[in-house]
Amino acid sequence: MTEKAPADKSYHHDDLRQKLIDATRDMIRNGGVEAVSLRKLAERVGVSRTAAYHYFRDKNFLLCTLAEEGFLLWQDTADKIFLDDGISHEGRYRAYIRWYMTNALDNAEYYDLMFGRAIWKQNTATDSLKKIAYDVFRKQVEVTRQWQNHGVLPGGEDSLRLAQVTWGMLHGLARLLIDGIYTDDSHIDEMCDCAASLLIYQDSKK
Amino acid sequence: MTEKAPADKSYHHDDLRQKLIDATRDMIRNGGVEAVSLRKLAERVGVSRTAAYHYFRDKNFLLCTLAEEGFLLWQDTADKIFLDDGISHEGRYRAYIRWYMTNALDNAEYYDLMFGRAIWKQNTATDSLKKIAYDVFRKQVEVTRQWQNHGVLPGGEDSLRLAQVTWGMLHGLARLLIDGIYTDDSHIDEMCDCAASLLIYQDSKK
DNA sequence: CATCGCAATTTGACAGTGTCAAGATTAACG
DNA sequence: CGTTAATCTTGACACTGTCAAATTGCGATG
Repeated sequence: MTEKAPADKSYHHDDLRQKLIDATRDMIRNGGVEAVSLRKLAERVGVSRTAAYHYFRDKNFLLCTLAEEGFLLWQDTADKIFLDDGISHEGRYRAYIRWYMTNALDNAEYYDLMFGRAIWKQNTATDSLKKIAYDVFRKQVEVTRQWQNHGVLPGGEDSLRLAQVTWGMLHGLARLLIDGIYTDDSHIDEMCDCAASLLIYQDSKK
Repeated sequence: MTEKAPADKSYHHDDLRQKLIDATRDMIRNGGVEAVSLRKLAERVGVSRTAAYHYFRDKNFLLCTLAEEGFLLWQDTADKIFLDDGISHEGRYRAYIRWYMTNALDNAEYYDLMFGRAIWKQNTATDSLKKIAYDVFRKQVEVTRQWQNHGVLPGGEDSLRLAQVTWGMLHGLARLLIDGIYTDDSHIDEMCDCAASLLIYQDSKK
């Protein structure tokens, strides 16, 4: 099963699938989803134009694979914040907001891939991608309910609705910055604080 | 200057520029920005592939022209809500939220054009488009300040920041629905209500 | 060991796309 | 009528994704 690494120009490559994924990730990171071209990808890996079609039915399928990867990482990182016992629940929520924004902006092109219309609009998302994306959102609803129980978010609202709307705010801010509509990204902290003030329930009592 | 409508196949057309704009608008409405192809557009108007280049330097330039048109309409409609003396300030804000969402969803592809990365990301927006878009946002900041003064929005926050964040929430919700990430669009009213509850300052006293 | 099968990869082709350069047509003006 | 400038077309180039068919080479089987 496990073969030794063959010479560079051999007909059969070592782990072409992984090489393709790695190269694609790189193309996304600098250049964005729109800069991903199967032909350039092939040339870069040193393989013919259509070689990737043996591992990925589509260009869309390839992108979904990478988005899935992104969601896995997302899940892990978010969980660490959700479960951090060192700080208060309100502190966790504020940390979550800051993490969301900085993470989205630091990995702007990846965020665009994961939450962009390229994948979701025409309902072309892979089943496995749909699954993990839905898992992430379900977790979000669950945590939202906990924050409601701890008085960080208003308890009167339906948790699902509240999760949708609070995520909406973070997503909206992220998108406005990522897409270049808000051009001033030097006041992100203030924006996070302002968002937190609006969302966090306790603030109204101060 | 004003000529009689020539026969269909004449070399010189009546008002090709306007015909191109109209046809493009139609292509955007059903099919979205990504369905706009200069060649299909030309075929549809009954003109050769590159005829449009005499009126629009780029495909990008053509899209910016249409986005500008959208912002003009946006400006008018928004103003009518802002200035409606018939209802309270809080009522106006709630109406604004509902208008924003239904308008965005009813004209999803147009919204995507106006606020999508296609135009804004690589900083390719026309100067005139930049101007009107900025005007719309400036007005938004101004109205936000008024709502703060009337106690609809929290007065402590910086108006610019608050306008950015509140718009962010509406934009985020709109995008999540338009891009097909939120697939259930049968509870938009509830989402609007939930958003209003979070944003409107008065609610915290109830 | 030879051979066959099958997976991995390539080559060729097709229909698209935006856009540049150069040529053809026509309207407007002196 | 002749010139000029605006308008529109034709040809070409470099891209793109993807299908079909041909090729290559490894592994198992006879």
